[in-house]
Amino acid sequence: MKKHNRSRPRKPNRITAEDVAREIGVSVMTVSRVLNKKANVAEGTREKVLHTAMRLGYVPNRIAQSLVTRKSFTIGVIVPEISHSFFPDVIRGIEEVVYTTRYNLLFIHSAEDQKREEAAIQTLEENQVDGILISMAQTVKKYTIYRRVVESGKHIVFYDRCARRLGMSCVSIDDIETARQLTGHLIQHGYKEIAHLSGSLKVSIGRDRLKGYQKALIEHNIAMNDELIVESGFHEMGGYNAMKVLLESSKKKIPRAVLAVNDPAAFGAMQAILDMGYRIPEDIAIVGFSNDVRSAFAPTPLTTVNQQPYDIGRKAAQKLLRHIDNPDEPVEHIIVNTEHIIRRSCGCP
Amino acid sequence: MKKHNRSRPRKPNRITAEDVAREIGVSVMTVSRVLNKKANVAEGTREKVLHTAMRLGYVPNRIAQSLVTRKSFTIGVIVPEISHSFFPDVIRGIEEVVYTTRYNLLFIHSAEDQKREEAAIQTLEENQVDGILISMAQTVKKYTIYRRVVESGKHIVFYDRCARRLGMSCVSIDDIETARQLTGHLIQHGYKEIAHLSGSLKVSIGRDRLKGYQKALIEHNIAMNDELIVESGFHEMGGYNAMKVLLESSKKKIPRAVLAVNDPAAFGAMQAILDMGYRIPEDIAIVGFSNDVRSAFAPTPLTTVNQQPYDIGRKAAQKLLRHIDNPDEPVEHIIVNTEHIIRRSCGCP
DNA sequence: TTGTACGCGTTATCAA
DNA sequence: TTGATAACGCGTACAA
Repeated sequence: MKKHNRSRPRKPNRITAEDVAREIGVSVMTVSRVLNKKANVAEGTREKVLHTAMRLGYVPNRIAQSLVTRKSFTIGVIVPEISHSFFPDVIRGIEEVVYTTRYNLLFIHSAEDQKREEAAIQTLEENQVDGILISMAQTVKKYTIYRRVVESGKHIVFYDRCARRLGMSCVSIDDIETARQLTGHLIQHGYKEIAHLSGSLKVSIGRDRLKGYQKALIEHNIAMNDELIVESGFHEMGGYNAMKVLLESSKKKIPRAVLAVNDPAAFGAMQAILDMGYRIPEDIAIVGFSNDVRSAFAPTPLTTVNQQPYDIGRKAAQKLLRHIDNPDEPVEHIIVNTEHIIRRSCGCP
Repeated sequence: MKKHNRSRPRKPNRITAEDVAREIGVSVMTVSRVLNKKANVAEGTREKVLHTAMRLGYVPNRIAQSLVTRKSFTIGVIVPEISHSFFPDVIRGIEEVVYTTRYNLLFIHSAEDQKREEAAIQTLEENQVDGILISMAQTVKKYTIYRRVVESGKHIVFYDRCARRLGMSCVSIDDIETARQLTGHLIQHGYKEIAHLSGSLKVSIGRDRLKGYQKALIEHNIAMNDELIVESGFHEMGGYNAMKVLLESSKKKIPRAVLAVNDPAAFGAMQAILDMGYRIPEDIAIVGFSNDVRSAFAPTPLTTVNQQPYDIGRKAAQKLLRHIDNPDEPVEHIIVNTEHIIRRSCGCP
């Protein structure tokens, strides 16, 4: 029997299962069986294989393995943003779950860009990932691409930013409910003129937090005043400008409290409040949303809400793995509880 | 001609190059050639292939591709920590470079654990990554595993935490030089009794920053006083305790300024200084290291240094890609410039 | 318990 | 310009 001819040189001289097999005069299959912990293999050969695999420094080639098993043991993660602490914490949660399994993480940053997100999804498909964890870029309008992926038999779990009415699992907080609770907290302080600095209403977060705000007012029979709702967007500058508008336009009556759509907007608003000579929370109370690292260090520490990014990551990863392992795993919208972080800016001592 | 028999059902019915080829009565090779933009293919067939590939929703299988080309177009990234802002920013830098190429990122978190780091490296090898970007876990002592990887023909570039004298490329700041400059800044304020809260001297960062501190003192002919060097470790609590030791032990003479090994240690120390009734910077000036997000919001804003994590990530990725593309790319220790962030804690106005 | 043949989806090689 | 064939390294199915 003529030995396999190794005429063509290989780039790095990687050890294959065949090398191990040849070394001890056994077939590749036996090596494969040992390394995959199949039962039907003699104890003696098992040890011999294990030993020489170790000695030769054999590293199984997952790529070849994936090709034949049609399973990559890889899950793709698409993240729209990495700068702030939220998504890194989500990633940490995902990692801690995935770490305990055989799966690996293919990581792509969409940078809040629909085009990049689409390219990312395509890349993940090309790499035959077993599932995808995705938080939508804010500019995304069309859901067709997600459908296409699912129809091709790939699992998707959304985290934080969900595409609704799409029949896919999703893990997020309940923005409406959380905004309702925060507003309720302000109302319990006795405040009645409560303003809302809303995010863009083109984004579900913006819409939902506004809804929660309105819901709380209605529940407490407080008359809605459209002048008290100003679109600030999600950043400091917008918060600053929106707050100025509030303080200047309604000269007769400034709001007694403010629900900002998130902490950055709240920071901007706080600056505007101070610049206009008002005190926080004595003249105007304010609460934020998202537990920005800076919120504890603001001149008046900001009351806000922790969105539990770590938990979101963990639960999303767990759900995806369950979808992969079990075709009958039900589609679910998992709500992660938020944690209110009460500081001085709302008027609490 | 009998159609290929698809008797065995395939999991998700993925479209392959063969499907595209059969559709227009051409060979798989032609399809392959078109999709790889090879020159020698008739314009007519090229268009037909491209068109039906699109129509059928063909997605090339990178795994099969990798198997035959022995190139995965994947680079592995090992990160020791994700909680603080430094590493996420590094990742962002890596991503922005890699995004412009065909490469993908396989991401693993070592959680500062040597065992996990070793497992991570093994996983990356199994997945046939073309190169590895790694920041060593702090507990790592043995470099043998890195050598093993390189000998197997895989490229490694270290970032931030480098294994020296190992003949591998590395991208980091110059800790000695930066600590020297920071200490020099304190000296220029006229301070003479300058203490150093050092990190663990088992870690190169700890050793180097101490060296830079000593270098600056020597350059300015300031006598070294071992009592002024206290090991605080890298966290708030250690900084607090170390500072207390400094303020209590040397009762006769408290230090006029402090170089903390990093910002968290500085925060702890600042608390201790305030608790003991001293003022910052009037009684004791202090500088940190690493530009923690909180540093701008401390009661006395902290003078510190930005380690340019984004730049580190970018340059590390660029260097690795060059190593991969060019076997003759020289091994290099690339120094990223730091940026001094002057605030009030050092005594500057 | 072990081995043989074959295929996973693609590219390299050589021939047509 | 195109196609047939043989890998790439491994697992599945079946035979020995």
